[in-house]
Amino acid sequence: MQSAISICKAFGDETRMQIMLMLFSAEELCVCELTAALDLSQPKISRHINILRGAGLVESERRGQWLFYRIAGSVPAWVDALLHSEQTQFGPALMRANERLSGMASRPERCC
Amino acid sequence: MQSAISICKAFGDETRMQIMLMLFSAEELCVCELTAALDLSQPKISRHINILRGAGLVESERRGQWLFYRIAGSVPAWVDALLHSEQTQFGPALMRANERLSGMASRPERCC
DNA sequence: TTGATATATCTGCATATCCATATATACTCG
DNA sequence: CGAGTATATATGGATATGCAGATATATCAA
Repeated sequence: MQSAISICKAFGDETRMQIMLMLFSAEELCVCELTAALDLSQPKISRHINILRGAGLVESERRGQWLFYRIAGSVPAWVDALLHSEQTQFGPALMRANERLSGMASRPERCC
Repeated sequence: MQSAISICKAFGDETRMQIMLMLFSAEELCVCELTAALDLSQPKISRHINILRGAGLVESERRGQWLFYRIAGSVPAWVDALLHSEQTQFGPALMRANERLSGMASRPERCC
């Protein structure tokens, strides 16, 4: 169900907002990367990701051992506007998250 | 608090979404009009309106006996886009609501 | 097996809803 | 004017449901 109401429910949580913003800036991330970047437990990330997927906001692709998540191809235009707008609001938090991500040990390799 | 997260929480409920859409199309409405239009109890409308006001989405003005509510002057651009987009999704429901509103007995007069 | 991810269960907290009532404004009649 | 009444809106208490968090466990790929 990709209704605006379920999309809003999905965005109405700080953890999920941060996950979406991370995916928005990083194109794609796996669960372990989000776990490191946001400093949250793996089940927590997994469950919130599942809620985001249920709302039709993210899609996944398995590559080997990892499941990579990215923002779904067809989200309403206002979702894009929301993410763009929040990127500045969450600036400091996102910067810290990206630092943690950079310092992450044994980060999965991406093919090129 | 007018954070995106609390705005999204406010939109994550069907009743509140409908209230916002009614205000979006009608400019301003009082509680009794919303009660009639959406066929919901007065306390229910009142409580949801209060949540919308807490999120900074609506503002009120008393004129005589009535409290008129309208969408706040300064909402993020994506909120406007969301409302515009949902107006079509909720088309049938909104049409029914407007019919009930038209048939409402002793609707408050508006000065002109 | 090991590493990555998902799910199940439980607990606690937030929130929705209902009923009754409180408050605030307007109206009427003496 | 003032008392009583009606209408509009808000709020308090009680209850039920939903959802987030934590821990433990299951699944799945290498």
